[in-house]
Amino acid sequence: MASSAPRTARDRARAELTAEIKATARRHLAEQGSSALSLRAVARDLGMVSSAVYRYFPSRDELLTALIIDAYAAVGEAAASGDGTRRRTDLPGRLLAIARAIRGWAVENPAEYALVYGSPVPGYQAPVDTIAPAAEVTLVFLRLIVDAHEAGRLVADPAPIPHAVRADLAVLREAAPGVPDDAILRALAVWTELFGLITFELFGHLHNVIHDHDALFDHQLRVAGRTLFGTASH
Amino acid sequence: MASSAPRTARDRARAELTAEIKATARRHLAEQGSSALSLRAVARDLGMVSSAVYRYFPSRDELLTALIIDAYAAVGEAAASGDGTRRRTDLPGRLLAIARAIRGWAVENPAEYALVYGSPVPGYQAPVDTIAPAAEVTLVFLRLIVDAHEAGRLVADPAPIPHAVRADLAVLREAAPGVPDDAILRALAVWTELFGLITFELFGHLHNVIHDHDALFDHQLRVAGRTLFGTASH
DNA sequence: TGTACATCAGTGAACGCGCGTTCACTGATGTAC
DNA sequence: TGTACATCAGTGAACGCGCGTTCACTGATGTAC
Repeated sequence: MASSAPRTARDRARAELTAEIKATARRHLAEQGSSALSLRAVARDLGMVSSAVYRYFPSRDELLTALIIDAYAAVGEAAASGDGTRRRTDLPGRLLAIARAIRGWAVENPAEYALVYGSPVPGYQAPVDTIAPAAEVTLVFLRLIVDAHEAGRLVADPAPIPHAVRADLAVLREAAPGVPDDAILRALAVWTELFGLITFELFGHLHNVIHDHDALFDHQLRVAGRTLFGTASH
Repeated sequence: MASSAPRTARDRARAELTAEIKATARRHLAEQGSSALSLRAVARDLGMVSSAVYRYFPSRDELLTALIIDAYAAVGEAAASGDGTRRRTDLPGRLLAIARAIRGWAVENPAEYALVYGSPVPGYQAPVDTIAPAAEVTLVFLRLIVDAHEAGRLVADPAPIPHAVRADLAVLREAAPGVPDDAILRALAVWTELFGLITFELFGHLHNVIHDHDALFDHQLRVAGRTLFGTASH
């Protein structure tokens, strides 16, 4: 993993099989859920003996960890490249593009979305390696907020913020330098709504209530964009 | 379940053991997660032989269904009794009380929250019996919205709503008669944020970011209340 | 370019384990007369 | 109140299954000289 390019035939074969194992595991995830993910079943699907998988992943949990890291990386990349499709100054457009990219990834990879944003896998303790990839997607969003602040486009809310809440914003303040607390909180509300909406959709809580999820999602995020950036001027 | 009161000793014993099995299963849920829930383990914990459990629940899935129904009923009751602690006209207070009750239940019963609001159990198809209990908590919230509308306290938003979104609001319009579409959508946004926040908290996505979840939750819901009902006058 | 040795991928058998569900049974509890 | 029969709870053995992980092994690939 640390080396840049595979050199020998053995290295190439190793990289390929590692990828194939993960791809098969991802497929099983979609069909059975994370706790049913079985090394033996993956091996069987690949036509190899179960013990051979241990040459690639030292345990079932390490395979799960690899899938989690991949999922976080994928959603982070999706968000970043969505962001990149809009002009830097088009703040509502960027918000919508980021949100759509996240949801698009989630809808196409529901099992991986559930793996990282659904119920925690029981008995599985996420190792430190997952922390940085998990933060990526949030950083994309916070960059947008910082840009908006620097462009003077963040709506101000004069309502008082309780001391206990202010005291707890240190981490977010550091990740979004200069952005005032009220805007950080409004951004967090939008972020929460975004994932809440995707979760409701994918986990079936809007079943038989909402049918055109695309339309609803877009609308709700446009409205959310207005609470952040004010009414668009175009 | 259909009969009102247990009459014979046998009936009483049956009701008690049914409750004990569910209680033990709930405990296992908390420790292992839903897909690891095992009839044998539950039976072992109760000092009975595994096949005896089949006198009470015809299969593992039926036991899961019973737990799901209980969980929905519990969160619905919590919300309703939270609502009941405030004067009917105190709309922001009722919103806060309902939200706190839901979150309180979730924090105290994280495994059951995950069971119903987390990743769907793979391979488990929720039977129709779960639909009505699942709706309860939402109905409590919608009653609040209807009351607010009838009291003329809902903030109006003149922004246009796309046709595709309007067309999809039939179910919600029926559950909240008279409430205009823009308010329904704002209510849905608040509802989404509420569950998104609880999910973020319980599933660890605010780990090392937010510490005083009580304070943040209260504040965010007060702000959300203002978007629904306008600024409180007291 | 050729040889000797080290590294590595994959095999196949085995370990000990737990699971859901079925079935014929025993004995206790409830019901009808 | 007493008896005969039906209902039900719980037992214990068995079915067939899949799991994660270990280990000694074979044979292919890579490396150093």
